[in-house]
Amino acid sequence: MITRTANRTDAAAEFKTHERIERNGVLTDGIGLALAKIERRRPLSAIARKAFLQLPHRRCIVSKHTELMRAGDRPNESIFLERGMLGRSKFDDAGARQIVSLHVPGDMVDLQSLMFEVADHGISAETDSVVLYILHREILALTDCFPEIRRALWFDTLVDAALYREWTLNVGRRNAMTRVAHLLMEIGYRLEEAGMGRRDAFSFRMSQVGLADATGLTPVHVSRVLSRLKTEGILRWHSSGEVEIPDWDNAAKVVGFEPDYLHVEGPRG
Amino acid sequence: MITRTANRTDAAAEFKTHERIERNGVLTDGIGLALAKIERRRPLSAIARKAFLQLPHRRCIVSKHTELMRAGDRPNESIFLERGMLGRSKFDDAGARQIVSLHVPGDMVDLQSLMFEVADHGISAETDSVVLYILHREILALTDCFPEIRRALWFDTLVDAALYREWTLNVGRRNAMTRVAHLLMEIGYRLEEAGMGRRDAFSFRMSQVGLADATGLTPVHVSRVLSRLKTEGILRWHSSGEVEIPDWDNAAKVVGFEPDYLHVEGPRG
DNA sequence: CGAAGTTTTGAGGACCTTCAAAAGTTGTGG
DNA sequence: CCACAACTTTTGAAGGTCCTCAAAACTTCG
Repeated sequence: MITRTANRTDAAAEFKTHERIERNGVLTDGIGLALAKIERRRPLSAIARKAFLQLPHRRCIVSKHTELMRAGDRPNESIFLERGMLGRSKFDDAGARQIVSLHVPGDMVDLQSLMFEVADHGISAETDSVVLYILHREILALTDCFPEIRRALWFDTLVDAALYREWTLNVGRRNAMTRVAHLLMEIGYRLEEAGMGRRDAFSFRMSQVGLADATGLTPVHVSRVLSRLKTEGILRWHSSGEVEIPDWDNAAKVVGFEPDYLHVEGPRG
Repeated sequence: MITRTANRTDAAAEFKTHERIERNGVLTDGIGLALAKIERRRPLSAIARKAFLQLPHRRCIVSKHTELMRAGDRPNESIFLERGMLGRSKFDDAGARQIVSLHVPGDMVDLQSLMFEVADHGISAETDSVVLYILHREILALTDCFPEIRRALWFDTLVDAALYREWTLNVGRRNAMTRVAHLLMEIGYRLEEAGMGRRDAFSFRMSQVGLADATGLTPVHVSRVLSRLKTEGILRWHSSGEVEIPDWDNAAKVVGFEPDYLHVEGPRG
């Protein structure tokens, strides 16, 4: 269980501030991934898409365990995740950490505090990551100009809320085995949605300590649970960081994983 | 632990469809309470306020345990709570219920699924309650016309999300004693904010079974925990439903209750 | 190479659950 | 208004899941 540390955000290295990353004609930088996520739900108009892609931003490489935001901060920027994995976490009195959500590339991580003066939680890199910083005022300006973008971002924060609900169920009612497996299946599913691998074979480089913080367990117990999940053939997490779920449908049934709460179908109306 | 039942929503009695309730010149119906909540954060312009108060709605009296919405439903209305207490809940595979949030009068309970085609969770009355139903399209029309209302509602859903985060921490990292006490302190705090009592002396008529579902515990253990909280002088829950917290500051320290996550200060910018 | 972090394993124990039953409370129909 | 059913709360006993403490093996990094 990790306790609060004194790491400083400015340990983050900054580079290639405004460069776009393209592959086969598809933008695979953080903005492009976020746009793709939005447009999987509902395509934007050409003009809104263009405005979104022109969001000014700075890119940072951050190493694992870097704290990008801490409870009590007054951020004026949101974070878009381009590579790696971020965790959103809160601490109890005794300093025990609970990760309340994990984020995959393409996630617009801190729309949550777009309107909050003071952050009520922290955000830290669970693996080495690449993040984009975008000023709140730039995002709010976009939402003022483009109703479709406004709806898309509001929708996105509502999906985040749906994930929080599922996580509360996860830590509140599921036992350690299904809890850990459910979380890994969610991540696999979301990574596949984001085009970062297959849901039944993906890269997960977070430590078991992090996984323990995400599931409300201790690292010791997570280790035991993972070995049981392997012997029972539900999933394997190789030391390389690759997760394999040999029989997805069976695992989903055993674990009770139903992805409806991820709302991949997009907004209505 | 309650399992899914076949209760029907239409058991709800409907009455006094469009009547306003006023006391000492203050609107104390569901719309008025919701408006007050919004304006505690930031006042609206006179015209926006008037439009908000004219939201068409129908009022229903619902008895405790009535299911107002179930996972899988396709609601076209949101619920505003006028009296009583509602719970938002999800079920795991085995039918165990986890309440992921509780709602007090003045809460706009189902903005969460304003944009979702299919509900991923249920809403049920934890006590006898009075609720207002408002068509999604009426709310969305308001947000289209009034940027300030749009911001207020988006902000409100972000605060809901902040509550979810705290609840995940609560069930994930706190022990049974602090978990139960923390939840009751949150409710007291929110009831006082809503003008429905004092945070250290308020009415809480939910059953211990419901409290167990909200804390991820069993009713048996909740009963034991409540008796320990009483003997330790942290709080009393009388059989009448009245909760007393004799020394709020001490309780807050013991439990680790810090209300910053409730974001009573309102949106910035 | 040493330091720090991560994973694994073992032993013991605490917290919370399960099962069971009784007492108390609320609600309903005759 | 009473009788009875359903629900709620309390209490006890036993047990299991998960935690704590501890140490060793392993990995990563400066």
